[in-house]
Amino acid sequence: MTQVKLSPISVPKTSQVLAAELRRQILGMALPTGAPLPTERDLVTQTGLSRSSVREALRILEAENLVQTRPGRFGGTATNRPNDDSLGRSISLFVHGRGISLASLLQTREAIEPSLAALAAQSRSEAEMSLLNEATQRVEDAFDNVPLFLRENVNWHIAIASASHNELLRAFLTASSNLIYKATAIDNFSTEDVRRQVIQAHRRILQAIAAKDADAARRRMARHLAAVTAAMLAFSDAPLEIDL
Amino acid sequence: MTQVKLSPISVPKTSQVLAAELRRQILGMALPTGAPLPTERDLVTQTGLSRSSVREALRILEAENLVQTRPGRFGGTATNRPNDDSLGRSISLFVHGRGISLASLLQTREAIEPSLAALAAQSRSEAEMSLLNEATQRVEDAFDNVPLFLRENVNWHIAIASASHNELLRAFLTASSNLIYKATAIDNFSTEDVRRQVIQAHRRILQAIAAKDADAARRRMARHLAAVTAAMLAFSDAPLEIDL
DNA sequence: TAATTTTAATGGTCAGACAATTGATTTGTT
DNA sequence: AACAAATCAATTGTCTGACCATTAAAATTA
Repeated sequence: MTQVKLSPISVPKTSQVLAAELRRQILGMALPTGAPLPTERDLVTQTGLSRSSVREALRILEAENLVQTRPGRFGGTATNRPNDDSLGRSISLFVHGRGISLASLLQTREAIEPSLAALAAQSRSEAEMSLLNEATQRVEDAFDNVPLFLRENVNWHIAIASASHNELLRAFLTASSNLIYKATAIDNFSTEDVRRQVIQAHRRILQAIAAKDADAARRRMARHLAAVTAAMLAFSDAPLEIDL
Repeated sequence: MTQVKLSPISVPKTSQVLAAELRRQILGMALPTGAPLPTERDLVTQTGLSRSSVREALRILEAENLVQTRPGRFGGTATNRPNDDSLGRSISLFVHGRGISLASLLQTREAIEPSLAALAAQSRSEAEMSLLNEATQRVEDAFDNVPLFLRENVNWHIAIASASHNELLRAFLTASSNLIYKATAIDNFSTEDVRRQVIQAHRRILQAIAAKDADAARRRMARHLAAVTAAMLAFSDAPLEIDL
């Protein structure tokens, strides 16, 4: 007589089951942004579930930024491609939820951005080179406006990341940079001297990228970040602010 | 007579408002894992909202992995710290949703893991050194079992990341490695020759980490990944599988 | 033609009921 | 007393049905 054997059975909620099924279809068919999903009431009839369950499933997908919902006639639920912000929100939750320190964030940036500079040097287009030049100029123009300077500085780093042609790294660095920015925008460690050095470093990095010299770009970015990190850590040691 | 001026008013859903408020409290007070939230019906009375809205808010927080809910008496909703999996799921959604290629994932790993090896060399503890040795041994023991070899190989990389003492980078690399694993576990590019080289490279990297030689660890990891990446790309060019 | 009003479809919210689940508590049995 | 089984109560899970709010098209009016 054979013994009946069972592995532990998990009983997922119907909302989770429906969310998983919709997620599968959305990702599997690689629907274009804005492709409409059935209306809530259609989903109710199609699935035989209650509207509450359908709505809870949609809230899950909405939290994952896979769908967007609009009220009103001709409103409804439409698919949404995950973007830098989707990932950025999740990273922000991770950082704040685990109490990641500013030092760790800076270390993270130092770990990845030199590689991004190298990739940018390898695969930048001419158009991206123009954008980089403009971004560099905007930082320089904001020399006397410290808050603007800091914001444009973040944009500069994001521009580098964009030129790397690696979406995942770009999203990750963008999120990290934004978190660093939020943590340091208050403490104005950015003295005139620091700002001058930043501009100088930016120029030298851009030269390397323009020359498609990946090694130089990596090296100079690493030096730049090390200098900025040192300046920041000397100034601020506070825990990260919460802002979602 | 002064003109009344208004900026565009967004009308967030009540579930989103409640989710935001709960999120703020959860993160702001840095509640320990498992701290209980009020019951659904308590939230209803406290907020004056309907149970549907309360539940939708909880589904949002659940999707963000900030809370966990259990039915039954003495069940309820409890806080949850974001972990590697939270971020991993979000990264997975990003990768699949945007159709990130295996090549990009490999590039991402090449960009960050050498730095992780360097950090590990700097700040590993003795205990972590032991874990690294064990992980290395497990890979070698699995030489003749290719699926196990691949799985243990992922664990080896995660062990390196853990020794770096940078939670954010560890989570990011773990997610990337898992995605690469899932994409390549089918195509068994891993010939005997490749596996031998992998083991050799692991040993040399571990020597550098044991010697706390960050530069050597970085360099050897970079070479190792370059070799593995080349082997993988020569084999597989298929789009990533979907598996959540 | 342009401005206004109407309309209908859709998501948003609410209220109330009952089912399913779970672990403590009680009861029963040896 | 010790263990097993039944009971209980609090909680989440699900369903139903109703009504409100929002929106853009469609119809009406000036």
